[in-house]
Amino acid sequence: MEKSTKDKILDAALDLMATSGYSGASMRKIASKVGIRESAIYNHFKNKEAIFEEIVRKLFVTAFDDFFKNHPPQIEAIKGKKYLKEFVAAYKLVAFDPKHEKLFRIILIETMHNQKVRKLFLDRFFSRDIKDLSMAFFFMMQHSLIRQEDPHLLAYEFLAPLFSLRLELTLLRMEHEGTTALSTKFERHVDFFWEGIAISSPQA
Amino acid sequence: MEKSTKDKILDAALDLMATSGYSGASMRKIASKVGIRESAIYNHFKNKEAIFEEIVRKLFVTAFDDFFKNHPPQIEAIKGKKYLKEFVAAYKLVAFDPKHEKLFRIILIETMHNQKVRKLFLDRFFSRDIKDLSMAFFFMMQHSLIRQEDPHLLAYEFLAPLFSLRLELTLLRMEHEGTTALSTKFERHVDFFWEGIAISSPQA
DNA sequence: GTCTATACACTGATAGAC
DNA sequence: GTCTATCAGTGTATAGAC
Repeated sequence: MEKSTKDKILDAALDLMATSGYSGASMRKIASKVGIRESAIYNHFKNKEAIFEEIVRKLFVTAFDDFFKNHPPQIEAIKGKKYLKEFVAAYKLVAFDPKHEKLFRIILIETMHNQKVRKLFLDRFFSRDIKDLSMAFFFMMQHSLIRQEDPHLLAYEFLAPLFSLRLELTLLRMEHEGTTALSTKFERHVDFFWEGIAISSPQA
Repeated sequence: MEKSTKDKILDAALDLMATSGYSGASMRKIASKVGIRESAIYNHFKNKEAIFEEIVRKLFVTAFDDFFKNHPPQIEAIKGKKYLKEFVAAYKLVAFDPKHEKLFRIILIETMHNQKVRKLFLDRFFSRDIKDLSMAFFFMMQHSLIRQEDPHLLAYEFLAPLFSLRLELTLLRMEHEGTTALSTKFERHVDFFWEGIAISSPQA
């Protein structure tokens, strides 16, 4: 079962892009890696950007959609802090996974100069994840696990430091610097966050 | 008093870069905007990257260094929440200022493919600002305004959502979408954050 | 020192033959 | 689908005029 030329192009492009950046991954290098001429690529993709849009679309996977599918807030949010811990564990798994790390780098680059990717980025990090998480906080409030607050705000406040950590992680990796010190920060964030919103003394 | 050619090059480059992105600002366009030949640019800058490094270095100003100079934590942190409000007001001023917005866009782009800018970025957003702010939190703790917590962690948790808002703001602007809804989120962040750490009932 | 002229290797992209 | 040939545009370099 031979891979299609189109898939070979995508693989080659992802590889080159991850190591040499967007502009470092020239059409000629991609073509030579696949074993065809540059112009042949244009039979499969409109242009260079189209290649990376497809990479992003294919790999910008539903890492957290999966989490919410397997941990539906309506049922599991009752776990309170434990639920957040599980979310962060899933988040860390993605953040530290080499393949997703590559992708995250590409997304960040492309976000700044490709409108379609930018829209994906905005929708993903500033809408969908927040919407899913805010539902969990809503249920926690209903069960008096946390104090009354706008669920949307809570989700934003919970996710922003995680995103920040992931960004820092990516940049440090690009510098080939250590990231072990970062690892514990994820859990410390949950502890701090929960401390600020939890209802410690039971009340009606 | 005529501007030097070097400054003209920097101005032209910043302008082109802000509207057409890094690769859209070609050496030929920059040169023609200044009124010289491409090759003349190389009398003033080693290469294209050197131009943008200089732009970033010059404009990546000490917007928040200024704040801490005018609002020394050792003296003013006693104001507690009011101090944070003032910081966020300064932060918003920078975030919504057109010139700094341009710069922020360039920095984000360059961070992903220029090591020097990346180092600047890491130092600025993940070290210096946090270090300065953590001192303020340290003093608030000493005055029993907030609960005991790692000042560094507090600074991180306080800054991350602000950075996140600024990023979202920048991306929305690139989409020519409205940002008025974002504006109030800055203040809501301070309210939420303070609620989570403040010592409400006075205690020794 | 500052500019012009010219050249080079490389880029993304297209047209047309097989 | 893939090729060859070719295009304009890019960053960069150097030699030489003023």
